[in-house]
Amino acid sequence: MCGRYRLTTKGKNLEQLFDAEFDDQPARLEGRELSVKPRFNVAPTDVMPVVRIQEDGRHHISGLRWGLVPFWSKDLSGGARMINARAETVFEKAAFKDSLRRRRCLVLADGFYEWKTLPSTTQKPKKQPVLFAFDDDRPFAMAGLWARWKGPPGLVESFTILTTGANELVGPVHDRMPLILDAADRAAWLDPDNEDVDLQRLAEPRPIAGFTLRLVSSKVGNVKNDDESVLVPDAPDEKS
DNA sequence: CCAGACGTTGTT
DNA sequence: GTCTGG
DNA sequence: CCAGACGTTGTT
DNA sequence: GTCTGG
Repeated sequence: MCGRYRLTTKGKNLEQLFDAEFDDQPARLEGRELSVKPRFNVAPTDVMPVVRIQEDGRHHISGLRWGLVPFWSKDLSGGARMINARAETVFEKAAFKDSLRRRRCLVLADGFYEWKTLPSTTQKPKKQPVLFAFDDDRPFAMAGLWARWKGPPGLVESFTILTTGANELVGPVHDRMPLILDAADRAAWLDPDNEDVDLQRLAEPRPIAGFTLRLVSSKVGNVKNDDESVLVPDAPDEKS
């Protein structure tokens, strides 16, 4: 699955690479705002950049809250629960139906984390966090859905990340991974008038050229640790 | 028909 | 164990 | 996803 | 809004 990711690429580069412009007025949702700093540990409920087609027909990058809050939600409390949607079944789910039809988006990232559960003789199983990213750390687009919810306390736009079966690289660590879209598939995914999105094809697990795996620090488990130190792997023989 | 939920993951 | 918050 | 809390009453 | 369960 994808419950934590990284976005350290500068805004200007994102605009260039995804042919989209940031909104003039950054969103402020629930007291949080779109951060301009490099993010090494993005967590659910964070406000992050997402590419959408806006009313003017152009691609825009806006700050949305991670964790889908459908427009019919009574409050924001469920907002941290719908952080992912399974590509295989998203068509069948009432909670996603509306967003899937006309509100698809791209979630920008330059890495995602997965935790490998290691066998343990003692009590709790150990978790080894792993970063998956391109070897040159260039950003990529994950398939997402978004929704608009009206408060009180105000307007909240939010998103969820589609997941699919792990490919050959991710499989040994975890059985799920985010659905990453090739550049060639992005425009069709974003187009709300495109009613022929072949999700089955897009979700087919396949290798991604240049993608690699790196062991990282267990510090990444705590959302408070949001700096480059989370990339430093734990010492090999640390206590047992 | 109405009422009530609407999600994913992992672990046992 | 299970729910909430980030 | 992981980490951290998980409760009520009354008093300051 | 839309689906499921009763």
